[in-house]
Amino acid sequence: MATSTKRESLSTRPRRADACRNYDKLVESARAAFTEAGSDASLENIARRAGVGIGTLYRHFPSRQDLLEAVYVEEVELLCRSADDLSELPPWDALVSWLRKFVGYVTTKRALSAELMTSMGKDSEVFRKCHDAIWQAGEPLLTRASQAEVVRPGIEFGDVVRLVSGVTMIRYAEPEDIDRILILALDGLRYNAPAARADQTDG
Amino acid sequence: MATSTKRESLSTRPRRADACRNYDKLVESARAAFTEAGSDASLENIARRAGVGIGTLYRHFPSRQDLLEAVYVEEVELLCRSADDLSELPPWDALVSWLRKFVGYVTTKRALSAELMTSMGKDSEVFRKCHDAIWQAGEPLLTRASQAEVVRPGIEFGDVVRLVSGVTMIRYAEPEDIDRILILALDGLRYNAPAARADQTDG
DNA sequence: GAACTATACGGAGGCCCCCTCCGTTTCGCA
DNA sequence: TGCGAAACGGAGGGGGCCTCCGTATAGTTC
Repeated sequence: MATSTKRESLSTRPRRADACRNYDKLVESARAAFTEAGSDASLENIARRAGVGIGTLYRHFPSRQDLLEAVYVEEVELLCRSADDLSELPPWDALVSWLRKFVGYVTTKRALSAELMTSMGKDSEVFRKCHDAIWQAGEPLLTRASQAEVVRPGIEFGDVVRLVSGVTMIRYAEPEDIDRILILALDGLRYNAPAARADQTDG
Repeated sequence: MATSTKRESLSTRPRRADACRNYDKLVESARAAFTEAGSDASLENIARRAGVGIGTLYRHFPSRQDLLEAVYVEEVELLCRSADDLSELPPWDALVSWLRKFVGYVTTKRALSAELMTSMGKDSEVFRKCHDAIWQAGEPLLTRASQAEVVRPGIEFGDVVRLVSGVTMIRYAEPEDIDRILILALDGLRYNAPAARADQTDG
């Protein structure tokens, strides 16, 4: 897909030209493999697809974790950047719209993120980085909705993120089901909200 | 824990006495192993703990799936039976109370259920059986709440189950966080409900 | 209670995957 | 062009999954 050119944030980037090339080939193969086969994809297979030895894979990504993370982090960055385009929407719509994107991003990579979450500690640097990025992108949207009083007072952004994360993990549901359930859950935010007597855009 | 005596529902029960004993020992060991080590627990280890050979394990449970299912089904049955004790509570409280139990049951076995869900198809017999049992137990609770008008019209029980299932999958949250998030999500059910102007038991 | 057969047991072994280690190759600088 | 550091690659140890088949035993029949 994207010819991942820049890679600043984390994951010690190799210095030498051949190492850089292999690094990129590995991330690319891993993205493809995880998308196709879920997180079952074997590392040896990924290395083969990338045309490098298994030893090379392990030098760049000392554990399976590291490779999963490298693939995942890019997705999170994209998602977070997408929050910038929403300032023109009304507060509630902007919030819901971004959370919908959130669900969309994560559900397509569910297998990947599930494995990542399983083995990644909440103290890991990557987790913290993604966490922070998501807060920076999403928390202002909630604050705005809160100040517009379309959301009940006292709602924590952390709870919203976790609730929506939960929605992304739902199994055996079509996209339209997921969306309906998401809206149902988010209606909890505006139950008893000051401005909730007037109808908002009720999906 | 329980000395699982009866085992009617599914999972071809062995006929000979020694086979029955081994079957029970295996389920027992598996329950312990999955609880301790998550779904990482190796089958060979489980067989060792049960004091039987790996071949015996595989005869009773031809795949890892089957063993996971055997352990899991009992939990679901317990959960479903617990819905019977709630008829004295007000409709909303009864519904919430059971869904809380739901979350409690599943979160303690999250690793187990996550793996189960990952590999179990939604067409599998076990899935259908659990699904049906949960509907039979929970759907009347929603109907009752719906008729009492403490829940907005048009809410499907399937959506509620899936939403709550999503909540059980939330990571890195303390039990009290999970409970708060569950209530937040469930408030979505009574957003715009006819009787919602009057305060219900708000968490 | 002895003989017999269907049933169940157990673990060796093949396969694949994870990860490490180290001899070989390549880069890039002077 | 020569050289040292950096990177490569794959053999191999370890372990888990699952199968296969020779051995042991439960339960039935006389």
